[in-house]
Amino acid sequence: MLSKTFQTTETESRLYSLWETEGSFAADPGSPGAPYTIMIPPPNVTGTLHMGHALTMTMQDTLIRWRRMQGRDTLWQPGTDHAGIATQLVVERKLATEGTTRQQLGRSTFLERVWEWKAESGNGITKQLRRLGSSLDWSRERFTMDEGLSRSVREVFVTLFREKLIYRDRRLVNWDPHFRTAISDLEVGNKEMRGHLWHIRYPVEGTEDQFITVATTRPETMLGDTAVAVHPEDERYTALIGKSVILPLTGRRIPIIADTYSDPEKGTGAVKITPAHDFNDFEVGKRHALPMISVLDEGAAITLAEIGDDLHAVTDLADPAFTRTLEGQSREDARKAIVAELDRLGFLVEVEAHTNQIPHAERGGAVVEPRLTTQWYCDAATLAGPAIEAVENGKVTFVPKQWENTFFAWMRDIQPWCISRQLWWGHQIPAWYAPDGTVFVGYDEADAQAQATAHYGETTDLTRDEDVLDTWFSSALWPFSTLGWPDKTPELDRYYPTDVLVTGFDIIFFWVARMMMMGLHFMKDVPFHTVFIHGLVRDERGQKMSKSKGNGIDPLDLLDQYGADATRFTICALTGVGRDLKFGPKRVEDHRAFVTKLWNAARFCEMNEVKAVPGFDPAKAENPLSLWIIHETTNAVEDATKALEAFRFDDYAGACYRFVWNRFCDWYLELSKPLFTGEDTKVADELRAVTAWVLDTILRLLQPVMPFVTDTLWHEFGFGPEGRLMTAAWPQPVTIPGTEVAVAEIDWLTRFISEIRTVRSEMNVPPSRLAPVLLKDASTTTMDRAKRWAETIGRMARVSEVEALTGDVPHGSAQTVVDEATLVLPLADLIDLDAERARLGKELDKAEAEIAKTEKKLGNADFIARGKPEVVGETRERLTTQTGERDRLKAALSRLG
RNA sequence: GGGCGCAUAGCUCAGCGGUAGAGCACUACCUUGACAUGGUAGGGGUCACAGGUUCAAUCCCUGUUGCGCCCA
Repeated sequence: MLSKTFQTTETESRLYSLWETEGSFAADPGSPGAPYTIMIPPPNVTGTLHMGHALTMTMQDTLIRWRRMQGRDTLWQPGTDHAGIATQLVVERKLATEGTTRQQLGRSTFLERVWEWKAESGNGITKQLRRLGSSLDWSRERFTMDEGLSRSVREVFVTLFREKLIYRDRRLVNWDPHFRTAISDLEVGNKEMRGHLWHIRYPVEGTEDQFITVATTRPETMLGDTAVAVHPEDERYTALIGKSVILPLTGRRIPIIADTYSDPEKGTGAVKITPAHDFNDFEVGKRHALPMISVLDEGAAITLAEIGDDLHAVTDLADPAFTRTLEGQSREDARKAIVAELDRLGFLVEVEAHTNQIPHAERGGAVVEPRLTTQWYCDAATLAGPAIEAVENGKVTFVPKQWENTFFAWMRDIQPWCISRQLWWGHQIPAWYAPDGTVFVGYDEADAQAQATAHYGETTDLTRDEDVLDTWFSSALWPFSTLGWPDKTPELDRYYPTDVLVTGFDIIFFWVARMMMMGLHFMKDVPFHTVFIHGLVRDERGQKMSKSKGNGIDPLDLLDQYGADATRFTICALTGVGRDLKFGPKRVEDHRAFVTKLWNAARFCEMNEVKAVPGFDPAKAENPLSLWIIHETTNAVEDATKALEAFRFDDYAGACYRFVWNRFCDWYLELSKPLFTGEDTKVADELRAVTAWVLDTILRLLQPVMPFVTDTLWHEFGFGPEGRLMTAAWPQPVTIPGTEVAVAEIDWLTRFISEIRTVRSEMNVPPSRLAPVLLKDASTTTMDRAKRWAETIGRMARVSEVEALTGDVPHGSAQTVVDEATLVLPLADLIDLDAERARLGKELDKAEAEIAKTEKKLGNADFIARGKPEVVGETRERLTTQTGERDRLKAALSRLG
């Protein structure tokens, strides 16, 4: 016996471990099925499950479970990434509580501590993914820092270096002064902030009273100025081009140059150029071969290391003593001090309020400092070419398609990818330096040493590069490194290229693009054929969920409270195409009702002795109700399959919902009730078998999205062993000749019942009051149907008997129209004649309005002449139906007198 | 500044060149032997605005307004 309600928590943990221990999630390279592969976007090893994960994993699991039922050899590859900064930060914080630092421990001890941390506290998210029901092949779980994947990373690095697609370069990089490392352009976000535009006079060399006034948002960087730029066509400054100014505070002489970068409309039209601290200035500096002077250190404090020897005392302009006090001051303090000094000396002309875009590190939030350093770069532009081509020629398709534009826009203007990070946790760059600075890149130290020995003709002391690679560098290899590359494994052969990549748009550049670049370069093939981009999860008001706003929803709470099935179903149901989801507990609560409905419907079936009938063939069914529900089931199977094929998770959920609730429960089970208990045991037996078959199909259809409740019921009804629904076959459409007649009959029956219900409800006939229904002008078909379904009609429409009307319509009857027949409900004592007149009048008005619309259309000669013939035909038919109904309503109304 | 997306019932959203839909909310009635996390019935929309194409536009095109996102 099924319990009164479905017990989520207990069932979920039991079933999940059953699935996992039985190996039901595992891919089977030896199986005959065609492979179907999805690579999980590896979550951070430090991460915890958030709604974004719940969304993307639900979709991926739904796809995987569906394809598995279709007989595909599914591989859903699990794993985590090592999350360089995030993980290092977690462990460093822990060290801080112990009163130590990574520097005190040293590199190797620190790394041991990170691995310890990972063993103890990492991978929390993989447990949480299990709670969601994710059918990942855990036997193949990988980690970006494990030995195999690290080997892939080394292989790729060495190869690309030898191909000159990885190189060292000294250029400006986005620098996080808090973590003291280079970061990616993609990890920098601009925030609009209120600041100032300081107008500063720079005295022109060799004049007493000539100045050029520059406007700057960053006065503290003026210590590193190496030019003043004006627009070549700006007449105010033409005469000054080629002259020099004496830089206040340092007394250095710098040129006034002409460059179109300077915008005459902005500020004073003259800008200071600090190539080592601004990306635009860097370009100007390169164009004019200007020196590039760094005046900020790795913590973004002032350093005079590069200008200390070049400070000149100039009366009332530059006092080296003052300037030396700036050493070691933070950007912010130095700015204040410099502005005050300039003001004191009379070089500060104006301070203007100004809002500007300040770059912030997305992780940690520090203000990012452009900084001139030597880093390792990957030639992304070269690697991007084949990736762009793959999308252009359709080898990779984005769903929805418009994301291809976003992809193209970024890829066609791709910048060199800075891949080195000044961290300890990550893949240490396999590069060794000789004392003279020559770099040797190799698979390991011995390899590098051999190269060095060959180069120098003798052994040389080598020092390994301290830096590690960007975490995304290893993630970019994920689709093939997880399958054993660089070895030629059977898995690599079978599962690469994978089928679909599922992710949010925010990760197209970070990950999708880079997987395509690396996949095409090393595997000579795309890593996946389809990229399905879904929306982001927002709160109920449409706001982005964030820790600071406190509007986040913990998916684990939802799983606890409503169960995994309801949570997953809600996610699918709310997913529009290319649209963000507004999500909240209320939404899950609403959709949980569907799980409950399914459970209760199953209980009803159980009470009526519905159980699995081995070998049952739906094509042998004869009863119209059987044929109708088989037909409806087939529609649902087709709709659900089509929806999943198109990544329309909302349509899939909707198709299942409508079929189960509005067809199966609302009509089929209700219509079946009298037959289950009726005298005709042959009919009852057939219906029980059909019901079992439909229920089986429902459970199969819903398994991908609601794996727990469906498996539970499937087993309970004897369809198969516990835990095995997930490997049962996906349902196929069933077509039975002659079904149309049955469908027409049941369709008529439902309209007939609904019509009577409406009249009764509108005439306020109490449900307790049974009434006869008399049929006027009914065809023999209708009379036959009415007789055949008399008991059901009686029960569902509160009808005592259904008979042909003989003689006149009794006085005080309610009337309504179904097709050719007029239904008469003699309820003389209950019917308020005025009310009935009003009701019929309203119906008549509606009918007239419809007719008017149809007639207008048919009255248009152009429509008749140029409209599609089938549409014109349909419209004519509609008019016939409408006028027929109108006439019968009119007649009914006139009979009321 | 460049690009993209959205605007349909009170709310959340489907839809589509040919009769405007769902869920929730709302109203009335119903404890009928699966389910009150339910059942039955009902009300509710100038499909943002203005043009255009078409026999026909909520749908296609152009523009406007409002909102959101991405890039610089």
